[in-house]
Parts: sequence; C-alpha cells; structure tokens
Amino acid sequence: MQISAPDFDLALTLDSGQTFHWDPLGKGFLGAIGERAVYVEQRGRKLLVRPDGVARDCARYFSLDHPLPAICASLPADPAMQAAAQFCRGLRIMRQPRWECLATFITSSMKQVAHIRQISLTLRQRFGKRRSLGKNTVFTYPSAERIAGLNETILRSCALGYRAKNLLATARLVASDEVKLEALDELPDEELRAKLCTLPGVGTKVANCVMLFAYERLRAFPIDVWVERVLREKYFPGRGKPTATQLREFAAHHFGEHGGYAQQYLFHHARKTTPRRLSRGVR
DNA sequence: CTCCAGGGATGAT
DNA sequence: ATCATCCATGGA
Repeated sequence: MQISAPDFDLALTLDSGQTFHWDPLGKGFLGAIGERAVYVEQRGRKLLVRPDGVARDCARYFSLDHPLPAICASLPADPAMQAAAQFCRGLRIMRQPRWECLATFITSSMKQVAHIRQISLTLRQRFGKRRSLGKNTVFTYPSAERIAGLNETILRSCALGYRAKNLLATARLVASDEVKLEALDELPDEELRAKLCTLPGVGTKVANCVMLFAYERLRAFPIDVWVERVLREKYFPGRGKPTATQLREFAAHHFGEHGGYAQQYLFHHARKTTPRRLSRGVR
C-alpha cells in the first residue's frame, strides 16, 4: 500500500527525537503505531506502508496533512531559523498516542536520546504486547494500566533511576481515570499545560513536549538544554544569561503560531551539527 | 577518569 | 520569582 507523502522526510523525522522506538529494516523502518506493528519505507514522494490497513493511521501519525510549505513560510526570517529550517526540510511534527508520549518524556529527563531509546525498548519488551509483521516482531508501549500494576523496584530494574517513581505515580493517576488524558484535548493551551504539570515528573519542558507531540499544540515550545543554548547564543548575544521567563516570552513572541516546528528545527539542527567533544585539553 | 544528557522537585534566598 | 542541590544512569 502506498500513500502520498509530499514534503516529507521519513528518516529525518524518525531521527529527530520525537519518538524512540523505530528501527531501520531493509530500505525502511520497523516500529509500532499505537497497538499495531508497522513497516514504512519512503519511495520519493510516497510512502510504502505495511500492513495495508494501517495507511490511514500512518498518514495521521506522521501528520502528512500539515501544510508544511505554509508552515515553513510562516517561520521567522532570521539567519539561525532559516539555517535550521533548511537543514530540516521534510521534518514533520508527529501525532503520537497521548499516554505513550507522556510516559516516554517522563523517562527522558537528563537522558541522551540513545538512552531514552534503550529505556523505551526495555519497557516495551518486558511489559508491552508482542506484535508480528511477517517474520518480524515489535512490541507495543505498555499501557498506563500495565505500568500502574508494577512497582518502583521493577521499574528501576529497567534503568529508569529516579524517574521510576514519577512514571509509576503518573501511570496510576492515568489508569485510575483521575486524570483523563483524552478529555484534556478540549482545554486551551494554558490550562492543558497547567494540568499536565500537576503530574509527577512533568514540568514545563515535558508538558510542552507532550502538548506539541501528542495534542497538536503547534505553539508549544519545549526548551531543553540544546534549545536554551541556541536561544542564548543566537538570540541573546553578549553576556548575561536570560532567565527562563525571558526565554519563554521571547520564544512565544518571536516564533509565533508554529513555534513548535521552529523549536524542533532548532533542536535537531543544533544536535546534528554541534561537533562532538574534541579531545580534552584543546583550548 | 570527567563531562553531560530533550529536567523536576524541593528548599533557601 | 530566581537559584542551588539532589536525583540515577550510561554514552562519549
């Protein structure tokens, strides 16, 4: 089954730190969209998708309906933004399942992308559901109910460290319906952010990631160490480091209604072009 | 070995 | 409101 996918770069999008469970297979990628195993392969302006029945979910997952040319045209014209946007051509903000996105970003704090991937894989293999696609196997992300039935010790054995307590507590709030993730979709941005921040292990940054990657809030502007570095170096030159409030205010004003896209482009560009640490002692 | 990573919670200024 | 410290773990 092939679906139309103009202005889209699958490999770039899957390598941009939004999701953490897709692996290269043949000429494409093997992963899961919600509860189903999926294989996706880019063929020019089309995507080859297996199985056939997942085509619609796949188009939604990768936000193939986002008007990318118009979104890019709406980004500010400053040099740093344009360089990042050029570098990230075809990168789309995905629509992830709410719980899966929330849980993975709770486990992301002070972790490199490579290790977030490892934590996600371990949780999936140990507590998710096995799904077959041809001769390949993938695992779904464990539900909030499944996590809620575990304990902190077993979660810590998945290399979660201090994040185990937060993931468990939030899973129990979600599983008990004390916090209804799907119902939060009706809330305006500020109320949604405030509600998400009441969850253990969720602060402003993680809340903004969940808003952007799972609630279609394209204004949400997560500020992690990479983005903060870019903002300080490119938009607040000179001495004196701006406060978190200053950064937040500037980002909301400068990047506008598609700030989330701007943020993702700045993040990915910085992460992929910043040279790895040179040998120690070089001055 | 050291430094750092898609931070959050808490308590002290 | 802003700052300092602690929290686990592993990649580079």
